[in-house]
Amino acid sequence: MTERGERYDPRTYESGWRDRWAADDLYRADDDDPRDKHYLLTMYPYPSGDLHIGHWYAATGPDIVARMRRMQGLNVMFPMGFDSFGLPAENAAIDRGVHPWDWTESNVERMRTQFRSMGCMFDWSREVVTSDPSYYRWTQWLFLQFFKAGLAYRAMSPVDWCPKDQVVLAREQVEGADRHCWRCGTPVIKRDLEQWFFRTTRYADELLDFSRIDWPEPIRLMQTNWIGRSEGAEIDFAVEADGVAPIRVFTTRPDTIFGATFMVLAPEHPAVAALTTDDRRTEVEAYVAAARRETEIERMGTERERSGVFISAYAVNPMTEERIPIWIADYVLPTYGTGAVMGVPAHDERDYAFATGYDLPIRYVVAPRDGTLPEGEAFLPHTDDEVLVDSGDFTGMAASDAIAAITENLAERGQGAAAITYRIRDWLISRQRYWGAPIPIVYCDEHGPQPVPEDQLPVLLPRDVDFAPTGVSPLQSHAEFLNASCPVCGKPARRETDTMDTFVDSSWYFLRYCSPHDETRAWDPEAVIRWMPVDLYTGGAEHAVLHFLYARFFTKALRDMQLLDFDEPFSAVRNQGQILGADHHRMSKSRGNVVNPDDLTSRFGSDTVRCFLMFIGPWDQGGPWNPSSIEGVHRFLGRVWAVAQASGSGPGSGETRGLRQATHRAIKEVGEDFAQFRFNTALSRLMELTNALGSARDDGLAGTDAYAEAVDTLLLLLAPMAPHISEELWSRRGKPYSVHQQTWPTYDPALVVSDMIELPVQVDGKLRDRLSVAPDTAPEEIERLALASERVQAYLKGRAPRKVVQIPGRLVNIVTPGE
RNA sequence: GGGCGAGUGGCGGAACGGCAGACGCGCCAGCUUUAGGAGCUGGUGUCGCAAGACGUGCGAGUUCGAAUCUCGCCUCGCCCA
Repeated sequence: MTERGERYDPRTYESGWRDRWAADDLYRADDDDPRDKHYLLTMYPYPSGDLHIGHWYAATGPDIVARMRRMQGLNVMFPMGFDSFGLPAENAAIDRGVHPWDWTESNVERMRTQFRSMGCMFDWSREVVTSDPSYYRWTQWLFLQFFKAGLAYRAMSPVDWCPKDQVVLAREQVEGADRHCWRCGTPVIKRDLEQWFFRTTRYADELLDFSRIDWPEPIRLMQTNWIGRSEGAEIDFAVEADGVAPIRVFTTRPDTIFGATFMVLAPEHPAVAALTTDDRRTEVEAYVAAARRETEIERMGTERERSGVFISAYAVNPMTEERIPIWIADYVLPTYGTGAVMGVPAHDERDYAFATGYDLPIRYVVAPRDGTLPEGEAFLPHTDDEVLVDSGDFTGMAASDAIAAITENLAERGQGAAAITYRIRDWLISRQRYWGAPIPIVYCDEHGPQPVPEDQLPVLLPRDVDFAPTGVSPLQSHAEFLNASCPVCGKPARRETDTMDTFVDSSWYFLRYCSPHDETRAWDPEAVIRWMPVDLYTGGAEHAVLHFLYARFFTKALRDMQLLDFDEPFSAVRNQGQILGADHHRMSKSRGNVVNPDDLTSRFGSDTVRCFLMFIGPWDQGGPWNPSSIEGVHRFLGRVWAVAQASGSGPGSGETRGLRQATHRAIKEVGEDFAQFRFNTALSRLMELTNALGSARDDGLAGTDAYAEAVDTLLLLLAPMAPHISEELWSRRGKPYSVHQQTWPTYDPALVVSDMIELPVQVDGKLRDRLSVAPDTAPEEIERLALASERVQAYLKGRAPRKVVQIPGRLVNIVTPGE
């Protein structure tokens, strides 16, 4: 066997190459580069303190693609930054007395170092840090643009409030079915506060359109469901009470209105107090109080017992002119539609359960054409093959036509109109927190809320605040911050102390990457034209709804303000799966199942960790952490090390066509796999090529041109996934620096097809024999050979085949006449 | 409750209408090494001495042919309620 050089020991060279790449600015994306741009983005992390293995997993995939695209001749921008505002920094301040600024800064510093050890081609010259005043100044500026455009407004809204800590809780800080505070366990209550909103609902319809973007189907579905568009009608029901306006209901089924035998209001409905008669008041108020404590999830569950209270008032069905009782029930939510529904028990499951529970009449008004109605349950199907029954003038009309006809009839009488409702709410961006971008508004007694003039931005977060958990934002007790002057009259005014949701920061960071150092504006329009939209965005599917939706909303809103000239921020999106702990649970410090990549890197080197992560399985699938096969991947790189440095004694001779075919097949398949994020199968192909090289070396071919071609190709194909070893071996082979600046190899189609193929021969679909033929053998010849096979003849037993199926190049199947 | 997705060797997975189990882990045998938890070679779905039979969660269907498509069921995961 050939002599072996020194053992593969990545520790001796990996960091050296990284230093050199950094010193050479190898990965800087140049604005003036004439080649086609390619903007590849992966979600920036929250700087929690330590990079964990999930960050490596998430970043390595797009890094591979970025590197390949660069070798394929594109001008690739692959930036990285930090989503550095947010609650954990503030909690660290409360718990450990570390200032959020210091905590964040040291975490960012630490994670930057860890990121660099991965050997990713991030262009660090474009780094953004959202908690830096040079960034949040522009977040505030954007808020002002939204304000001016009428897309930011203030309104009262209920928030979750912990009465013990005297603090507003974010939705995820309310835990358990009993809705208790995550810190102290006290049951939370709802409290109404003035809050700032972004008018996302204005873009609801446009946000439903995914026709021009290449996004994963599950994400499009989740966003569509989240937006929750439903078409129907709003219908006014007069009530029998003096001075009470008619109650408006929303329904998707106006065709069933003749079956509305009662009305249900959400317990929170504003008309409840006025309609309730005195004798029912105590009972009603108790029910309302109980309902307000429940979660929407509990209230919407279809399993639960239906409960409600008759409030002793009546409404009039505008079609039948019948008097129908008004109930309140917790299954009607105040936030959906109008907070009131017409009860049509015959055609709605929830109404049916409610009506049977309280002995309310059930009247079927839609029936299949054949007239068969179910017994003991609601009739739900909503097909074209149904007609109205027992519906006055509309009896006999197709149900699908009745929706429009009845809506129109109501509209003519001023009692209804076609309407569309959405599940999506406007985006509540106020956070009663310190560590976020201050909302740039001051409140004047005379002039109300006024925007901070743009030339006074940024509204800086003061550093010297008290983080003792007093229950209010530290900004509220900071006199200097609080006291401002009105931009209109100059009189003393009070500054807004709420800060913005961190999703605001992340709704535009991809724009800032285009011109991160511009101190005069949020972005340089030319740079944005140059780079946007993002060609490919990768990240976790857990942000499928919120972050992705908000970023799309921002883009569309800014387009309408003439600040951008495109409709969608991310042309294509790919999601990676999640790496779980070995215990199959989400990695978290509290569970103690977090895998620290630093330990692995120091043992195996960065290349092995990168390759291993990509080899686990499909990248979009993730899975539980199981490092048992990392040794195998390390051994693979060891074999690469050996075969790339094998030397033959003189120009070996022998058959090299097989090796050349293996080489060119690898070029084809690795390139295709990388482009489709199939890193696990790409690595398999690289292993196969390496194994082929090992055999060729053992056959004495190490000195041949084919061997050299195969090694060079292997290093080029491996470079995106294992950037260090490829650079080291490339250099040792005396090739010009850097392997990462080489051109991606192309394959010779003639070498991708085999000279002889093994053609499976089936009899009645079962494999019975194989033929070895040239790929261009005529079908007649193949059939003749197949029928001549002894094994086939044994099954044919002298009979003629009933049929012979041939799939060119794939197989031949002989169908026997049967018994 | 609804929607979406997934169930393949001892394990991660590959194939996604055409040779099931590529590639790797583990395991077994051998070689090599002063030694090895290092390296190399070969074997490894199950049953069977073999010929062969069986085999992709379960059951049906479509097809010359199904892990792959369709329907029903079971289990798990995610999202929504």
